[in-house]
Amino acid sequence: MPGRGRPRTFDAEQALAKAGAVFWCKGFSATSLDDVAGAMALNRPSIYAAFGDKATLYRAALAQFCGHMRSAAAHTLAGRQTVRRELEAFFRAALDTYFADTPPRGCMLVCTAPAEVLNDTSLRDVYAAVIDELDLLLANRLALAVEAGELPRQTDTRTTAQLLHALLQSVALRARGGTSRRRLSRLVSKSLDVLLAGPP
Amino acid sequence: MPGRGRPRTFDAEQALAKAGAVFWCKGFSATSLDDVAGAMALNRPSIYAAFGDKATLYRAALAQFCGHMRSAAAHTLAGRQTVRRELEAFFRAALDTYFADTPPRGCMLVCTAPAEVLNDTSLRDVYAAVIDELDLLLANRLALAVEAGELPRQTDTRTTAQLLHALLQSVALRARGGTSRRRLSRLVSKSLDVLLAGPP
DNA sequence: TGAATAATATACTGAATCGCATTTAAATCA
DNA sequence: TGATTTAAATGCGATTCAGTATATTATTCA
Repeated sequence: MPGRGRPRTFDAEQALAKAGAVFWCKGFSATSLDDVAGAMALNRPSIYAAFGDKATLYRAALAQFCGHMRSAAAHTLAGRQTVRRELEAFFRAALDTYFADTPPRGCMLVCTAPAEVLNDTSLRDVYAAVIDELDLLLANRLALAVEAGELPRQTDTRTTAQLLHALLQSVALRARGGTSRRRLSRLVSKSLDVLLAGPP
Repeated sequence: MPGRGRPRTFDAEQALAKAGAVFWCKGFSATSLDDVAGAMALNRPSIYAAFGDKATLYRAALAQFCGHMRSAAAHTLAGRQTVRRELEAFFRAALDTYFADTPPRGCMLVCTAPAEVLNDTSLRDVYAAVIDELDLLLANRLALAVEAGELPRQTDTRTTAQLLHALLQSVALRARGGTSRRRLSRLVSKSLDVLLAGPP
């Protein structure tokens, strides 16, 4: 459906990703609309028409990022393999994202949103919601593993899920600080050894 | 030693703390020098004379914050009680800081520095160094616990230390997102159950 | 008491910022 | 083809920002 007037010369999804890349690198407040307009190869009025103001654009880009992470998580934790293997794939996918660019930017949510959540209550709401969502996803996957006999029955799945989530956040923070992918990969592996250790 | 000319009307440590409070709340880039000047009850030229430019001031305030956390960590993890009790005190002290103001601001380092580390390499260096420092401190305390027979000999102290650190970071991120202190306190307690569980 | 020193206060500059008003261009519908 | 609709480009206007130059005030040393 082509619509009525002059057609767009850009793809909204792609343009949003370009904008997100800048926010991801520099953070929200340190990024100017000229920065993002340059990256999007758009003029500022086009940005306003398509996405609204700067804060709205940032939230949209962040939502897109979270959407990608969500689908990656759902895909890797589908329950088709052992928990251990699936969690390894889950963290591997996260590291792929955190190290996708040079220098590594870590997680857009963990590394750029916290600085702003106290200035933007609607951002705080989505921030908190995404955290809860991943807690739940991980806890459900662990519960499945308990059912399958992969983990001891007395496993505290909720707490272990939150520890796995904490590990993910820490990996994001460390990646942004310059820790190598190799080291973080080892950290993940050894942490899974600790957190998934059943009684011998 | 009183010095030669007109004496200062403010205490540098206190003024720095005032500046830090603003950066802690709003983040570096969203904070203007007028904001901090207002909070410090100083004029901008006085800030420049005493602390240098905005980025230098932020790093100084962050260093002061890290100094407080460092001394709290050293004090609570001195090795005079059981690991469990000391870690509880350690996390309690952290929560005291994270919830010291309303709304809770979490950790200044974890919640405001990551957004900026890619824009300021000297900030990135201290950021990475502080992370390493706490990893080491926790690992040493765990090693002591192993020596004391409080933890199994085969405990992976380095990895467990990094998981405790990850828990601390996660608590900071969650506090800033609005999770209550009560919930975070429970999360810490249950996480310690998991991470310090010896074989029955 | 007067010169020297250091901190504070005022005011300024030049640049960067956001958001929009207006114009120009490209498409569809009648 | 002409009217209408939507997008793109240009440019502006008001504000904010960081950093500094200048003037004023307070203290110490001779």
